[in-house]
Amino acid sequence: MEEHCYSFEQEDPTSEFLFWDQDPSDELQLDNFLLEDSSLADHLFSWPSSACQPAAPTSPVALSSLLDRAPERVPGAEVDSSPPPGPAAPRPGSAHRRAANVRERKRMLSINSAFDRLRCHVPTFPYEKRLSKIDTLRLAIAYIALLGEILLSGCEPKSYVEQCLKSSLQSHHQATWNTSDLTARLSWIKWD
DNA sequence: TAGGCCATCTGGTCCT
DNA sequence: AGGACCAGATGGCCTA
Repeated sequence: MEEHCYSFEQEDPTSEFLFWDQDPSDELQLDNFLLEDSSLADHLFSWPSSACQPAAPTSPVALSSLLDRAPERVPGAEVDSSPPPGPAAPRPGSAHRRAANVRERKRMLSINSAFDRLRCHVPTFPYEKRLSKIDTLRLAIAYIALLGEILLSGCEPKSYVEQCLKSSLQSHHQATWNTSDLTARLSWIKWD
């Protein structure tokens, strides 16, 4: 978990960090965000920072080159010429093994693309570098907990978060969502 | 240079 | 039987 040190002089006037500064109708959108498919969510709470940039090659050409590339042996990986144990175990380098490797790469690519989509829906610092997978999951868990609390409270999101941040500073209040990761990012949001 | 993060390969297990 | 899923091992890249 990397530390983030940001100067408070460093202000970003763009609207992307005014994340509660929305139309009154956005309460409905908040519901939709929690309930609907991500196709709608894509348009609501996106965080177009560097943390949201896909890192893996996403173009069809790059993708296909990844999937079509010749199988490479991992240097240092076990090289065993003895027959594999059990009748079902394919030999390393066999057609079955190569096909399984391609499927595995495809599977990992789909997981990574899901992470990329998730990164677009969690709050991040301005110019924050791409979140790691584990950070993305932790932040998403905390963020979902916060959104749930807001829904249950019935309060206006902006004032609710402000109040929570204030009380957490004063009384070390520990809500489910109140991780240092999320509160630090929420503190960065300009409300005016 | 050490540590974190990641992609990839691999073999085992589970599921259809 | 074949594919999906999972975890371990390994090496590369990047950053403090």
